[in-house]
Amino acid sequence: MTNKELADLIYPNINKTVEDYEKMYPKRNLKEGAVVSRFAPSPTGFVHMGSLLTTLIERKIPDETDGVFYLRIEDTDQKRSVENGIQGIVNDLKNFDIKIDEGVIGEHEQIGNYGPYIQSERKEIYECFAKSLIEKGLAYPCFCTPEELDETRNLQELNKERIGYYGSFAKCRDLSNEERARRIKNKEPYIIRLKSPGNYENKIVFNDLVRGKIIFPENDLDVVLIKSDGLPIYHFAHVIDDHLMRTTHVLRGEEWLSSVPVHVQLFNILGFELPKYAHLGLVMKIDEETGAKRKLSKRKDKEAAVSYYHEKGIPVEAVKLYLMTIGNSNFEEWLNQNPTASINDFKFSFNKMSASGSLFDLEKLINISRNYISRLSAEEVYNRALKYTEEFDKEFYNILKKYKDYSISMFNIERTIKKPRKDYTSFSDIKNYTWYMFDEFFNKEINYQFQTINDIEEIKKILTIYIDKYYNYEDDEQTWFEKVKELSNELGYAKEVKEYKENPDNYKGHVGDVSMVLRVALTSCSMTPNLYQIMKLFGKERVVDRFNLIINK
RNA sequence: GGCCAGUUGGUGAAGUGGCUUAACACACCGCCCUUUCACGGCGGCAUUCAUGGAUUCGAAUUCCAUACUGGUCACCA
Repeated sequence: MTNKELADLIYPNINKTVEDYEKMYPKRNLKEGAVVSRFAPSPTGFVHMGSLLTTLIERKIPDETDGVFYLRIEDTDQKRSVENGIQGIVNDLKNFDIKIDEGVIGEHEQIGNYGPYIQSERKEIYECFAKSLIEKGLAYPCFCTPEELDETRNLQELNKERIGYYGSFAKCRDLSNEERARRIKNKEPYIIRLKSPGNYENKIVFNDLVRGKIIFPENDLDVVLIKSDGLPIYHFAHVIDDHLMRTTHVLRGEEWLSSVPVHVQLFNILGFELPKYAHLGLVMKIDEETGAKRKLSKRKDKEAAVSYYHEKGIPVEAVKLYLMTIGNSNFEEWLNQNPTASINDFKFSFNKMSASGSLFDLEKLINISRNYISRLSAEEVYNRALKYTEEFDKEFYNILKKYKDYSISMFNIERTIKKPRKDYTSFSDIKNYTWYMFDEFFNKEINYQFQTINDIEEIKKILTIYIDKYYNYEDDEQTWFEKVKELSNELGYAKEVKEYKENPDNYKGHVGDVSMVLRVALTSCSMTPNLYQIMKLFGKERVVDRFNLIINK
């Protein structure tokens, strides 16, 4: 029985040839040096921080070279799929402003000429290539059961031999085609394996974009190509898809580095040109329980999913900025020199990429976020806070919406100066800093603590005299503060803190203590932005009203 | 265990044989500014680049060995 006959027996309905597919998916007509890259996740519903970093770069190089970035879904393992898992990924990319040129753009939507871009829809293509390998004697059906495979593995471990399906351990490798046909007709379950032409004693040289030259032993494992469910294993799908979709650059995590020999071999025997590879260091974290460094995990770490940042209201730009500081070591310095520039203006380079996995630093991300928000205009803060709260805090959303101009003025406090305030680390943080500015949230029950001056009669006296004698809404800031000083003086408090510190026995306290009474009476908080500006923002009536709440208590 | 990669302060890191008594940023700690907070300013925070050896007039930078960390060895990706 010939290999051709065997191939026909296994895949009787495959009529297309390898050449047909080559013609269907021709080399892309792009300018010299254009990069074609892709993001190829399983449809698990969410994007991991490490993947986002990879994706950022996968999007960036085509941007820099007039290339193409596409999204492919790798759903050859049913266990990894979740309902609407594709949409979740598409949404995450959309939230992070990562434009998809081609491929999957929705749960049931695809665009582009190199599709389908969902692997489960490409079954025939993989079968065609598998068939062609069988015909050439480079692949064969394997009837070993999982139990048998376990057995040989245990044996190999026991004898300290290299683990895997190779050489004499590859029991089905040298079956006759007649035997194979008989067992197939006998309905025995089987998978398709590569008949590896490699020799473990040989070395292959591989050039990685971030790691440089790496030398591996040649692959001699008869790896699985097609599983018993008829779908391909990652290695086979990767090689066929990235060739047919004409991918030029494959970026992926370091965990793939050890499968490179398999991939190189597959590209070779199929006669495909090897794409350029970049294996990125993993994003790590210190495990709280064990204290050991480990991969940031989707299951254990909430901060691993990029949707976490969307929900937290951390600006996507900040997340990207942070990721780029990990991605390219010279990025941060560049950003410091060009604080208002966009990531698009930065030129990415692989050799500025660190090969070692870096510990994820949420503190740093938050700092970047804080700085980013501080540079936004009051209108931008307002609009983005509105957008955020619309999705995650309806109550606050309605308030912001109701008091639009007021809110913008509020966001403008100490914002238009050269070194603006940096209160908010995220859009979810805003309410924590501003709630007392809204009567709807302000607590009229006065159960909060005053600071140094806490005798209620003294407080009432300060507020009463202030309203009656000193408070004038029209005052400019300097006059306003002069009056607070005069008020302090009248009641026996030092006009200057320094004076008080020099002769503490001469005074009841100092102007700061008096200001604090005004501050707390007005806001119920001891920490607020500039008090004068808050009073300006509130308007005379509300200032007096809030003071009266205490005076009349 | 085999194979592969990585190893510069608490963190991200610069550094490609002399300009390094190791840049910058985050965190931390002081001091200053200041009516609170935040901001800002100034200063501190690795005499040492995992360890040992070799090459060299000279090494964080080159070479070798060891150690440690991570990845991988599935009909998962």
